[in-house]
Amino acid sequence: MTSDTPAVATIVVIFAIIEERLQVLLVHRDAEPEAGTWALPGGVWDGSQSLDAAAAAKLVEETGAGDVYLEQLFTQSGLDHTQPSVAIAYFALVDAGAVRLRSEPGDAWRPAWLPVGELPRLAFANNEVIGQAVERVRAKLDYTNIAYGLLPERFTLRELQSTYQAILGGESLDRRNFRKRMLGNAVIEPTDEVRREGAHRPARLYRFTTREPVFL
Amino acid sequence: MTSDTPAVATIVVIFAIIEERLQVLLVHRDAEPEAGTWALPGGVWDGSQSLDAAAAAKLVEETGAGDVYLEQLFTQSGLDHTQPSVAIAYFALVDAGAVRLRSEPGDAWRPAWLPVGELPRLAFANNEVIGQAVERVRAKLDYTNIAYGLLPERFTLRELQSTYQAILGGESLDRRNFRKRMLGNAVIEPTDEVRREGAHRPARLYRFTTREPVFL
DNA sequence: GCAAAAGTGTTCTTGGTACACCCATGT
DNA sequence: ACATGGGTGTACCAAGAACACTTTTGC
Repeated sequence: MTSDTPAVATIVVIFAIIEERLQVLLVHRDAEPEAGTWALPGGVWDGSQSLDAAAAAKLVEETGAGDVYLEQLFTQSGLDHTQPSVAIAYFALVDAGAVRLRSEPGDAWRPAWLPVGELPRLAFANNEVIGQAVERVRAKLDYTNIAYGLLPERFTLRELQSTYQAILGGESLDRRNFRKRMLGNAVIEPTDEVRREGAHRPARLYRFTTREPVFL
Repeated sequence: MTSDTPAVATIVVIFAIIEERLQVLLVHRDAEPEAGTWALPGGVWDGSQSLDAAAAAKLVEETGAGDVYLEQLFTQSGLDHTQPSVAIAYFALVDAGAVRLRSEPGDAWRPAWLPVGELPRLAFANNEVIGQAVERVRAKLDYTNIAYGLLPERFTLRELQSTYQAILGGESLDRRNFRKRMLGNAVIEPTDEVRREGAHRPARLYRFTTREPVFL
């Protein structure tokens, strides 16, 4: 497997909100190098399709999710010390409810969600990659609608706000200002449905006005 | 030269302010493919150093400039239709006054500055790359000090403002507000020197408080 | 009727924009 | 003295932050 022509790989940081926390999909490595550690899903690029398509394919393979947000992050070199290599990192935002993880029993490369705040030391330079991905998502939350990737078609304002807070790392936002901003920006719109659950007033359901990336 | 293992290249969008316009360094291609067109400087990556170092080396080779701003932009695939390939694009901001272009007489790969507003059709997808680079620089102008890369150690406020206006595409800014913002942000500070030129009050010289990238 | 979350407006603060006059110099 | 660019302050406007009470439901 070792040679002196560069190896090209794509890796994907897949985010979802689970238990009101921002979590990343990682796979446990049973094989060398870096056996016994967690790593981002990825694979060698064979050039048969574009990089974007390869990353999207990887994402579908791991999660089965289609209606997602996917963006290129940056490219690293020198991760594999046995040969020249570059890794093109992407990040994706998926709705946890729509995900079905690969899980053949006894699978050698077990996937699992881990909260970004409590990551162990990962294989290669993956901690660094995830850190940059989180930073990017946080920044874009302010001036785009990318949160649509993390939520189902319909959701309550509480769920939306909880998503925002999870991404921002637990910092809590003012409910009224949050609502005003979201509706004022026309990033979401009310539907005529409500959801009843528990002993309190039903929550109106909202949807994103558009499920494609939009800059505010 | 054709093979089915991926080729990895770095390319660099080198910006400078010349004649109060934002210009890009391009090289004229005399060889196939795309002979007779202009293209961004770049080269095959041999893996002997990091991608960042390779891009920095390319930059020095073309301009001789050292104290510059260099940032990775993004990575493209499929530019070369003869084999799988990826190109990692960078952009750089250099002080035109510190640049010495390569120019052996009769050089086959002539470098030249071209204003970003008046580019012909370039080789590969280079127009796209430059477009993205310009967009990124414009955005970062608002919340970072990256303009330091385009200016010498000391400069007048007029020069700084002219630089900003060139990047923003000719849109003119209010002098008083501009000064207030730059000094208020502590992104620049006055020196005790002035520059006399012409029949008017001498201009105070300023410098960047720090010549490393800083977010505001 | 009470607990629990949903829904709603106003005030204050802050940052950005618009705008006009005096200053120092060379000729 | 006049032409040329350098230097300064204030009033307005819009967006974000702080903040408390009423509504609807299930039990």
